[in-house]
Amino acid sequence: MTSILVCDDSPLARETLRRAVATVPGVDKVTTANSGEEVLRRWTADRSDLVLMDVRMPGLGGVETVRRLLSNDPNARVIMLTMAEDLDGVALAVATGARGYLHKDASRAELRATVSQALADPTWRLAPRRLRPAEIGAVPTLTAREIQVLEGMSHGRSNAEIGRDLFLSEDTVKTHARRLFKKLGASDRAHAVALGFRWGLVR
Amino acid sequence: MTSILVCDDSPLARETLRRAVATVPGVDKVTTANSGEEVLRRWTADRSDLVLMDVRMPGLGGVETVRRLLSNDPNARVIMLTMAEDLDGVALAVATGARGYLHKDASRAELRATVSQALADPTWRLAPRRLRPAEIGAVPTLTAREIQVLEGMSHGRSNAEIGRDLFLSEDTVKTHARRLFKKLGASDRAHAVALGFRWGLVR
DNA sequence: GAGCGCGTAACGCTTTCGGGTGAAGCTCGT
DNA sequence: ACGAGCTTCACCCGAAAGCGTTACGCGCTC
Repeated sequence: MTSILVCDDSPLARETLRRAVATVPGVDKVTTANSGEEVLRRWTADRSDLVLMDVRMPGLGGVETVRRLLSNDPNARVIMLTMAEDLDGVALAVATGARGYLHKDASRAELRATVSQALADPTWRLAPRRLRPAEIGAVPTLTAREIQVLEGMSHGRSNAEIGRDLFLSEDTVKTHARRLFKKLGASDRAHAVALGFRWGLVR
Repeated sequence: MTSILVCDDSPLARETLRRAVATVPGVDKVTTANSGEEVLRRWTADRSDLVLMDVRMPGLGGVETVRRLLSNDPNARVIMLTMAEDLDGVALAVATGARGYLHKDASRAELRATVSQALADPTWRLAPRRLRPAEIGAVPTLTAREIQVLEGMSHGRSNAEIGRDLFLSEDTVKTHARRLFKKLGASDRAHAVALGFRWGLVR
């Protein structure tokens, strides 16, 4: 009895992936989840042999979900799904413990091949890209305020403007900015915004 | 004879969309393209009644493709496809002349409903979000140098560092920065990076 | 109850950015 | 041959950003 769990916030993508992996030989059951939270909630009762997880999702991102999933169940096998070449997120996830990754622009054949390979060989791993030391283990978890400030930056608002938007003093915004820079390992706001996009923290 | 053209750089998404729209009543033929360039190349010989166009694609983005397509054939009907809430790109495309947009996290039913509606009523349009004047008509086409500078910004490099990377003086980098800000309508480098990500100019 | 992370705020200080302007050479296309 | 656009560089200047630091209240945890 081999089961696969597909986690993606988009119904269309979810359905597509469900159909695609359902045709892989040996797969008996495919379930779906629309968020990282749902995966974690259902995992204890309803664990699967393999998880296909979208990198960018609202709420818990794919990366953070994998991290939490593996801290609960180190044996869980996860393959990340990425749309563009947001290799930062993928590399991070693979470093966190995902077994590999798939670009969503992979063909159906590639998808099926990777899935069947991962199922056949429990130790299978896709060699991740070499990571810079700063990236390894750096799992950015921003607070709500920090994300609001980051979003403000991504809309071209100055610290003073963000302060007015959120009813904060400019100095407070600067404090949040400094903290989120440290968490993300960003050297300035432009870098922070870029990392925010790459890691699915903002859109 | 009603034909639909699906344009998306991802084979998987393309296939999914092809299958989904093929089931819409009245649709006789569905063709696909993997880039904006291909759509433009084939349009004169092989025009379709409706185009589903992905917003973010490498090379020509969806927005620029729509602009060029409509300047060739003002009667072309295009629906934009967006994955997240990158409404900036969608709103821009709708302002440029696309008939409407669909989130990729729409259900199959929604997709089919929108397509059949667009086919049934040639004048159908989805009311776009109110646009800021700066957005209307602002189609960002950056030069190679400007993109290099933008990429540098997205990696947290200062103007001086970008200059060292590209063997330019800091003042020259500033000039490129100023020009790309103007083109993008960005208020600062963080905003420019965000728009670069939303419009698929950087990753 | 001491410590930690978060939210809020402030002050001083240095660096960087962004805008304005001018200017030269280059390659296009018309 | 001319203009338009790209690339390169320079100078000035005010406005932000970013950093270090301090501080106080709050809730949570060990």
